[in-house]
Amino acid sequence: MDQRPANESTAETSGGSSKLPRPAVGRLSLYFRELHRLADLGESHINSKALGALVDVSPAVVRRDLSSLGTIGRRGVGYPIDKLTEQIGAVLGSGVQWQVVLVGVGSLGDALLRYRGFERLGFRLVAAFDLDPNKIGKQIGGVSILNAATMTGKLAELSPDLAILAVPVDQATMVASDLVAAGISGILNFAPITLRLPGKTAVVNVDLASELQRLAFSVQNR
Amino acid sequence: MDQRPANESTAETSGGSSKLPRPAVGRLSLYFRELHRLADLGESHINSKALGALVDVSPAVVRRDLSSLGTIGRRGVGYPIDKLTEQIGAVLGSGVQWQVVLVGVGSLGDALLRYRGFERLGFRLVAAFDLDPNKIGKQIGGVSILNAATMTGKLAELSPDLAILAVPVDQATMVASDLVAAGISGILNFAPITLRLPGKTAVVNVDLASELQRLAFSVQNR
DNA sequence: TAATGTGAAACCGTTCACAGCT
DNA sequence: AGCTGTGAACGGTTTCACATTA
Repeated sequence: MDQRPANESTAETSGGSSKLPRPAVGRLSLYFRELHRLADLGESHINSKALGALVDVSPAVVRRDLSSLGTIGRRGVGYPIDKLTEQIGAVLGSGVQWQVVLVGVGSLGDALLRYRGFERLGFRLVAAFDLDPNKIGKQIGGVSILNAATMTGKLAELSPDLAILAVPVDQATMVASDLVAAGISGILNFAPITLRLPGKTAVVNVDLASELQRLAFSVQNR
Repeated sequence: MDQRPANESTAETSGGSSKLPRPAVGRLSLYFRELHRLADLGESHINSKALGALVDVSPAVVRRDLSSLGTIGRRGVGYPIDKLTEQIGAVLGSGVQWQVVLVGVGSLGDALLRYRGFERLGFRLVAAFDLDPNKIGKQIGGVSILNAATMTGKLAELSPDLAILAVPVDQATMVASDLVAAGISGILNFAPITLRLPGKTAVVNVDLASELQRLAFSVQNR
């Protein structure tokens, strides 16, 4: 039985190497984002209080997160932005080029293909798949749309690391199985269904309706 | 300073009425989803073990979540699906009609307007706003796109509860402030930036790049 | 008999507070 | 003087295990 918070699961309980609290991973991602902004502004250092303020997190949490990275800030000064960015990037897996495919070029898939913001983090969309003949052969955001019927073969050629799943619910499980069979390591799932997959595939779920529901809940219980 | 997990914050620490562990809210949303599916399949009851399996959560967690709802399952039998669905719906705020506006009709905004799956949960998209003259006046997914320049006035007419923010990063803070000024209670924010807002507005962030980064992390530390 | 509901223990993650660097 | 790094206290969730009830 799996005890991880819903919306963030790995099919195999990790023998992982990290001493990192899981919520910290999400925060690192946010620090990373802000650090880039700060670098663009020409800043060279930042302290836990200021960084925390940018991300709406307490300074203590920032320090804990960064120190558990083995990162070295300088007492009395703060953290050097360049080093810190590099460290966090390494932990999060930027620096590696991740090969990513997208399956399902509906309106959401379309939006994801156009979304600039993956590349900067080391994600390279190498192909998209759909069944619609009107879409096959076209390009969106520089990515070619291939015939989903030929997906297995193409995946064997490309051997991508990750997949973004943006197909209708009723096809999601099926397509996900194909992806796993083709050796995908991780799936970003936008279909509102819990994928139950064999083996070791990591899954992160993004359920747009659920997010809106969480928002409504927090408003209702304000 | 704000201590909530990133990506899920309320601008004012709630004097909320709920005895519900926060992580439970997300799970309730998932149970809700599965319960609808089960109802469609004609099932009448389900037990904690089976429901947990559908959502990848332990039976003990399911029971805790449901009992903290005050819900009554029957020992030896399980939970009646209809009653349970109703209860969870009430807690999550389905049953109320939430009036929602969307700001920013780029490709993501477009996809969100076409997304069927909000209505069923009680969310009604009542208007969209954009600055692009080519879009203004058109309809997408049955929702009219209005001139963003007139937003404040329109919001005063419509007085929506929630807003979906799908504008470019550099406009996000600005637009969010306008929304808050217009009395919006909650914002679902797709812009990759931490909104720092005055007052009591609830914010839920969805950062697509971050999600992909979390996926990469869990793959890398498999 | 089967499955809920729930004390009590175990387990994280966060917060506090301060010693230790620079 | 200022800010990091971290032991120790704290608080909230999850897990365990079982008494309870249909």
